[in-house]
Amino acid sequence: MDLIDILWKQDIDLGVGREVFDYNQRQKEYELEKQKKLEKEHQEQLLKEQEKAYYAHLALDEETGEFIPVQQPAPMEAVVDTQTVTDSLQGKSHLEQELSFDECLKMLTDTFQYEAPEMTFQTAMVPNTQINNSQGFNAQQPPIPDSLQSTTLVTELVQEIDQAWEELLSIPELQQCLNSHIDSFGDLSLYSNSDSMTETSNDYIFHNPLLNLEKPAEDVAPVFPNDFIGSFDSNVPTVNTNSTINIESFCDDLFNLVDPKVTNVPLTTDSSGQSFTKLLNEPIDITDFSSCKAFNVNSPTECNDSDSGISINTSPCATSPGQSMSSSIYGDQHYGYSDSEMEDMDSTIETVQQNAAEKFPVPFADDTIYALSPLVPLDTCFDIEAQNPPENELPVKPDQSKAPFTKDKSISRQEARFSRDEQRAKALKVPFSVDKIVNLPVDDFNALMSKHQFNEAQLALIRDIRRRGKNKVAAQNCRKRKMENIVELESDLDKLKYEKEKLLAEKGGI
DNA sequence: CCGGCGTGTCATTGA
DNA sequence: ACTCAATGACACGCC
Repeated sequence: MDLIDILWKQDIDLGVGREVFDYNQRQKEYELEKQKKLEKEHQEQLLKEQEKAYYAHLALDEETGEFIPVQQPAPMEAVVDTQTVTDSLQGKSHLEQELSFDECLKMLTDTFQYEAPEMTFQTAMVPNTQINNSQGFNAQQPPIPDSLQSTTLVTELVQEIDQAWEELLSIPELQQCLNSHIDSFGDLSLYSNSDSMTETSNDYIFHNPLLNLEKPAEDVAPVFPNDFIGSFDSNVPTVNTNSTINIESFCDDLFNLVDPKVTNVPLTTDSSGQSFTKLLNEPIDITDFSSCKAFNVNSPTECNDSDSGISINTSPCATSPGQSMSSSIYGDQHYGYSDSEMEDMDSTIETVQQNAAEKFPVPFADDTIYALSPLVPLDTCFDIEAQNPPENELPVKPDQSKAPFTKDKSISRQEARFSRDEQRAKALKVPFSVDKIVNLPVDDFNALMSKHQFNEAQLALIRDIRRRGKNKVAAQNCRKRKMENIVELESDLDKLKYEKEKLLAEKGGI
């Protein structure tokens, strides 16, 4: 303090008022702050209790997704035998008696407004009623008495959950969202300021809109089916990937979401319940959704191309999520490939594409996957594309009613073929189009080749593309000629038959 | 499930 | 020796 005094007397600006250096004053401020904090916590706890009380009285309407008051709590109380539940509910029932519905609602609204600034998502878009529902998901459920456990109830619950998932996943828009999300996984920098290379599968869970839907966690705003489509796009860039998910609470919340009556339903002891809980407790990767029909795209077996010399490993679409898009699976790592290896890779891609088209008929119609797939670098500019922007690069609107595979098959196949070679060319950054490679006269082609410096893989690829392209045309011409020959021969045959008959007639006439 | 058909590709051959 | 077109044979997917 002496030193402070000396400095102060010398009129040295210490940047703060002198009272800052007063220990007693600081002590007072600290205690004040502490007291405020305690009050705040107390208030929060009180509000949480009130929420619990409120939602203990509500049941989720599975059709509308709304919470409705439970009709007859009395018989359940008769079933509940121990004090474990009643004790925990006593405070609630006390509150329930004191608070009207409107009061509860108002309180919840206040609660939400209080917590709103902490929300990561754009919660302002979410109607209050839904937000109130979300608070119910956060509410901690009281312990579940063993006496309430019922095998049939759990089985039904699991079935209902499965059905709900299937219904959710069957929504085309949602699928598109999810899939674009999956594809966008290649560039996590869009969503996260954290080091995307170190993203774990658990972190990725947070990118999954469905899981966000299921888990309106503490620092993540709730996203609901109603406003999911609209909110997701705008919300994605603000997802906080630094957050982590507690899988345990995720399971509980999932149950709660599906059926708030879970307070009366056993969770674990039944075998099916166990398996479901176990399933949910396991680390969830996005590829796990391949087990769902609608998510069966880019499954590991399909993407895992062991012959291609590419290490796709277990997370096919996340081959190298943090790496730049310019380093595709065909890219720099693939130098020294053999053509047959490329073929294997092609079949893999084709399989994935077809699968995607099947599973995501609307958003992935035809070749759209090429534009969306993280496997394909999009930064390569093609001459042919510059001249004629290909259809497959155009975004397909989700509400397009056009059914997939309505194209002429031959055209579709031809496009697929060129797309494959284009994929290869793109992957190896060949600076001109397949069309040019194939159709240019030898001199022009050689001149073009001499203009650029290619590595061995690029040269081999260009040679192969040219050979295949030319041979393809040659085969087409050959078959055409073959058919023409057949037609000609048949025509000759008819002529000769006619002449034979004519000669026979002349002979007979003579 | 089988067979026909269309298509792409490879290997071979001859110019 | 090399390139290229033609063609037989095969594989694959679709119907």
